[in-house]
Amino acid sequence: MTHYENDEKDEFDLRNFLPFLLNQAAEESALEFQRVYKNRYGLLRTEWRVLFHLGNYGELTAKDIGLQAKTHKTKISRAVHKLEQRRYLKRERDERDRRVERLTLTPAGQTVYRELRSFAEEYDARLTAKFTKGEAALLRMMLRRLAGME
Amino acid sequence: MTHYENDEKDEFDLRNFLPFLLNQAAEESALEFQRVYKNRYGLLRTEWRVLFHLGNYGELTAKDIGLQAKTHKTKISRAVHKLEQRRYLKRERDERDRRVERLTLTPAGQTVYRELRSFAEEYDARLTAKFTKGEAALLRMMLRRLAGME
DNA sequence: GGATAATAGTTGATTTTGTAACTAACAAGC
DNA sequence: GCTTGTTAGTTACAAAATCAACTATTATCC
Repeated sequence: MTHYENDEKDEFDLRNFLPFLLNQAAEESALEFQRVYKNRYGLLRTEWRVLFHLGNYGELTAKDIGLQAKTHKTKISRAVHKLEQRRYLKRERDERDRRVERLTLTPAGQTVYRELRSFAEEYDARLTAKFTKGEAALLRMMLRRLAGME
Repeated sequence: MTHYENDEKDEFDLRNFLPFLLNQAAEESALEFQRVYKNRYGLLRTEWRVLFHLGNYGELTAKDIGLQAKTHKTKISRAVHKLEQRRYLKRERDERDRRVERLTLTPAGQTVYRELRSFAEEYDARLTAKFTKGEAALLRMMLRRLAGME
């Protein structure tokens, strides 16, 4: 990387473009955590998300998770299938509306959830430590706003 | 979404987990821009990135781009191939080191770059307008730190 | 200077994702 | 109560990403 020839007339700098910057920060800060759920537990990203949602919020439907995590239903469907195969979650048909499945973690799933959550807490603290308390709070607020999570 | 039963003993909230939050913000704020380069120009994400890097920094090698954008070389290789097919860039063998290819945009590529960049500027301004000037500057600083771009 | 290792970039096989079409169950209107 | 429309979730096929192995070239070091 040697050329930085756009200082004068050219105000645009890719490195300051928010979507790019957000993506770089997201990927970099996902790396270490990803290694844990991937290598240590053989999970995909959508799979840990489903696990986390169920662990964090209790019983949910696939649709709930998809809405909350902004994830397409086919991805959720496949993640649920794999987590079920591993006996990390179980499904129950809702008898009031037989289209719906109520998902909950099994004890094995809860164990994995707690282990991963514990790493997540420690990891989040480590990331957050790069900033002052006030900065970190502001950062989360801004990210929530950008994500439309307000 | 109905259950929020982890208020007392459970401090962890997925919605505050930085890697998750960063990813949500990154995806949401990429959406509208993605529609432009995808639907209007038929480009993939890695393709616009290569285009932007070349437009922004001038002549680069595939390796340069991969390092700067933290993107795997096979993705770069395929993106370069497609941009070359579309006559947006040209390659030149470096005669000092014949393994290396020096990449530059063609006039057609520069045109597309300028059009996309112009939309990017407008779009970035719109995102940035969600915050005060100071907040936006702080946000970029924090994202660069998280991305390891310091 | 010849073997060995390292580097830039490509290709092919596998895995994962995205898109669209599908099934099954329920809802609404008439 | 029966057509029409919607919704929850699945499946099949196409597109894209990942991973490993490959070619060609240069660097290292004995």
